Amino acid sequence: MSDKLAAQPGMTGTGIKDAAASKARLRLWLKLLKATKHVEAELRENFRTGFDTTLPRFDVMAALYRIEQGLKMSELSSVLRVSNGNVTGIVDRLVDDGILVRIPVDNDRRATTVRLTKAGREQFEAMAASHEAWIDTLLDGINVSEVQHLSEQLECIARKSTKGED
Amino acid sequence: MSDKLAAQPGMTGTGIKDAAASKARLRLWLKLLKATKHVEAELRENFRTGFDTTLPRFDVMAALYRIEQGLKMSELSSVLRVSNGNVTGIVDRLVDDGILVRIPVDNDRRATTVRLTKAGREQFEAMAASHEAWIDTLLDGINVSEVQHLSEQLECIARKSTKGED
DNA sequence: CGAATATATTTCAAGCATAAAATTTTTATG
DNA sequence: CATAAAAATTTTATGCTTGAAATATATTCG
Repeated sequence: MSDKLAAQPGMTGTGIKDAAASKARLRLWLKLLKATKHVEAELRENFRTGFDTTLPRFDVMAALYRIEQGLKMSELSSVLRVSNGNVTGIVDRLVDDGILVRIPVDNDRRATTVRLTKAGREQFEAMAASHEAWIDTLLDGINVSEVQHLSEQLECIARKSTKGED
Repeated sequence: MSDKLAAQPGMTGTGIKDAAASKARLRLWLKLLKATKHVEAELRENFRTGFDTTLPRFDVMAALYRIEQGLKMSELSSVLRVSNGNVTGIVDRLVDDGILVRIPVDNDRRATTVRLTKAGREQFEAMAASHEAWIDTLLDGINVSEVQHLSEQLECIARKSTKGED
């Protein structure tokens, strides 16, 4: 399987598709996916054994930790980029566990605000510290001086998704 | 928020943790996750509207396409890095749809081999072509000359997961 | 006002994913 | 050979995820 297809004159710089570049991007995507899944699997295991919780629960808590006054359900699903129904289920369980409270919104009986409880804030702080340490270990193969460069490449991929105020 | 915490003499090169590097890795991880989720969401939508199928089904078919003689259930879950029970469910549905067949293994009545049908192979070929084109579009923000470099960084992250033959 | 439309959320059905328990068959060993 | 241990797979319980339908409330405008 030769990789030389791209070398033909008259193809580079035109709108014509480059088969070798396409294969290279495909391989890159598979690696990106593999690296991400690996880290996610480790994090899931760590959250499970260390805190008896899950990554999606942590994500919800992280979003709410920064916004002390809480977020409406729709804002939460928008920030986390998951469906409304998904957030409903995760929030239900977190409320059952005393980590979140639902607060009615004045002048709009359709909406609810969701906020971390004191216990929820404390639990999050402990988990966030561990989370950062886990990431630090899992990504320690990456040269820190490369981080900026790598970040920019990744921004290019995600750029169409949002205005990215992350 | 200053990024200068790492610049203190006596900390670099020691076993002492570097807080700024840790934060940088955390931000990098969040970007990696965002980029991956974005591409995955686009692919899911494309598979759904274009072929009325899903990414996990495609993954199973892709693994089996390369191995014409088929794979045992346990080999499949090992290659795809998902649980045995997960593979059972996906394979069940693919068999129902005539895409896969289960074949008994000689001399071991515990095991089953799973193989693509002719229809399955044909469907996969069509989907794989579209898949590659979708990836090409989704990753076109990445300079192809960067691909090799980026790949190496990603290998560093996933390195502990397996001997990595893809 | 009242009907149509829009918005916020939940419910539902289906599928994906895991970990742990159960089942079936094979292999090892006393 | 019989029983114990190991291996391959399925089943079960639980939770995440989506898209679509349903519900409830708000808003618009004729």
